[in-house]
Amino acid sequence: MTDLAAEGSGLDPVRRQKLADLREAGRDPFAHERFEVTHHAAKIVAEFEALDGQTVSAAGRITSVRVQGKVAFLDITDTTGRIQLYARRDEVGDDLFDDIKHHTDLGDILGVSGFVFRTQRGEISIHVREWTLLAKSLRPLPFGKEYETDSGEEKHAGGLKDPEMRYRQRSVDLLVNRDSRERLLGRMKIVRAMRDYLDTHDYLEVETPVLQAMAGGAAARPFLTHHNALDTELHLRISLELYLKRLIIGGLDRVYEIGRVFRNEGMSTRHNPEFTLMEVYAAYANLDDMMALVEGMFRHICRALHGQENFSFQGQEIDLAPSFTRLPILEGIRLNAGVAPEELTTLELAHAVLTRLGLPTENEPTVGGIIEKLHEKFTQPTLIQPTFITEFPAETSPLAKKMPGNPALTRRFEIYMAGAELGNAFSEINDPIDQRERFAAQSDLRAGGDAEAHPMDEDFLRAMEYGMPPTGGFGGGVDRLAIILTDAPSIRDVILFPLLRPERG
RNA sequence: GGGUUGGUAGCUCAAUGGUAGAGCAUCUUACUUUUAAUGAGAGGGUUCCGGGUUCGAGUCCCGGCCGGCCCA
Repeated sequence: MTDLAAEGSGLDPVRRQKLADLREAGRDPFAHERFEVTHHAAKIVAEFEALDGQTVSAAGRITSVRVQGKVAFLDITDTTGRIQLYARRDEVGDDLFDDIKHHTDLGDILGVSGFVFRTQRGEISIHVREWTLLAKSLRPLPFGKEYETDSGEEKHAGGLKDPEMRYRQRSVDLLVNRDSRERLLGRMKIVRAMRDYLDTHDYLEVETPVLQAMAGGAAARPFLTHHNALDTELHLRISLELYLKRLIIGGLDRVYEIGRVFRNEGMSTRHNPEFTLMEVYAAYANLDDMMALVEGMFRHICRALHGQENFSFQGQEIDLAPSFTRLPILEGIRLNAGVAPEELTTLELAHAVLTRLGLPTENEPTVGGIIEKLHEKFTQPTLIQPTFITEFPAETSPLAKKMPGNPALTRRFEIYMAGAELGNAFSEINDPIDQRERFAAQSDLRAGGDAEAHPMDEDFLRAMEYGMPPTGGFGGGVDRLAIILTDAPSIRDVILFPLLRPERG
């Protein structure tokens, strides 16, 4: 059995020896397949009055051990919380008690049964009768210690702080850092609330292809891959839009998808190369209906997470209860950059504006692109409370209906909160001739070297040519919404396994 | 991609260019209601990797690897 304690495996030799000893004594922890849990930790605490003296069984990780002579106190933590165990040598026998002293470690997974009682110090506990080690932890887990200082201040010693290890080894982070766990669970709650809201409003959840011959519906560079059997290049989707609209054309009047999309771009505290997008489409609805949908859905999600319609992000109070502000993009630029809409009518004038403001003019071949740039630079940081920015330029909105009476602008909005863009909506183009012209304009940009310009999608156009009802659509980033609603410093804190450069070796 | 900052014991962190330390964790031991248990003792290091400067490098220089933050 000495090979089990061998060096060089990266495993703790002391723990390997303990495992070897347990196996030799016929108590191999890894031999167990299941364990009947009758009560979780939180339930035992919550229902103590009824359970006092009753026999329960529970399972979890050992998170603290305090042996005191011939008695031992341990804490196990399960998915609901922590419960204390109490064991006496004269009751459990020498073998088991010596296991507690010599063969168990923090992080081991334990199943116990015993009766519920309260210690002299008042802590609700399980008085151990039976004890089964269900798995041995062969690497030390960095459990910290929480305690109160003399002044009553809550402190934390040790633990896991290294961000690289928290993201790379999320299993450990989840076990050790309560706040990581809570925040990630909060994200799941957000997704569930989103589904609740859409389901109860008669939207049908669908699934559309991730592998696509052509990646459209957004301005972004796709990931490329290759299908061997068809011997063809495929793209990973960058949005959900065009397939969901095909379903609208197909007579599914209210559809949505919550799905992973992939954009081959930089990474930051706001960007992960794969992220979760929610898109929803409603036939016979317009932009204003989408605003109502977003307001209602955001409030519903906030209530599900926080129990109220306001919350704080990085110290700023954000209130979703009042009707969301509406601000045309050009009006925002006038207010925040001091640039009049008339100065943004031709490329020449718009370039002059950039020069006046000390901004570079190269790589800005369209007035629409310049308007969006000015908006991002001057208006966006001011948008703390929820705000709909409306009337985006047609040049940067190849899938949105034009404004009646002003073909340079579109029936489109973006929703902003806490200075971040959280979603994008249009009254969708349903005129296939208009749509073909927009794609053609994008193709010109693409030919000019803009890798993010929208490709000509003949298959989608053909579908639209059969007739598409007037439709409102909204798409929003789930991760970004989670960042803001859970007050996270980085997108990596709301994604279970964020992308990191692979470890070598 | 650029700037900046970091990588030291299992974890959290120290260490003027001069013997690599502490707390928690670990091991031994005492202790029959503890809870940051406590007392006594012990072990634990490729200072991210590779070069260079120096009598001497965790520390300074160059290159690389992997992160954080800011910017594009």
